[in-house]
Amino acid sequence: MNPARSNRNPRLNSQAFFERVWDVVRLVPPGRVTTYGAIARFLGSGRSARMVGYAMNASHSQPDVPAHRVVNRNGMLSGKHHFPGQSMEERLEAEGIRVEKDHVKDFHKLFWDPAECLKF
DNA sequence: ATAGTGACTGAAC
DNA sequence: GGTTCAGCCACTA
Repeated sequence: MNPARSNRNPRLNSQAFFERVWDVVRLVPPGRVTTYGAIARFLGSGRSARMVGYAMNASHSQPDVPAHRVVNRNGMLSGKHHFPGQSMEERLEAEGIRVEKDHVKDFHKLFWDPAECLKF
């Protein structure tokens, strides 16, 4: 571990934050979507939505992280340019999610908040 | 160390 | 309804 990196943030080092983000994204059910901000809030860093996006960028090397189910708060596929091979909308459509003009159709209905998994 | 960048967001206009 | 602005914070140059 890089000591210069590990204690930069006294609340949570970035490596642990990334792994938590990946764990949350793994919980998103197929056919549903969530947002960067929702994940950030769930992890207690409500203002770190950008870091969630950054974690997605780093999720390439991680197994079983459905990064295509994470969109911005408007349901827009803001990360579509970061998917090599099968595109983001192809992956979404494959789960039955309709995509129109880079936006998830019925985004409000399909939105999944990570906090939902605490209800049970 | 400083400046610029970005898969973001909420408030302000 | 929009569009713009200012915080946000890890990363890179």
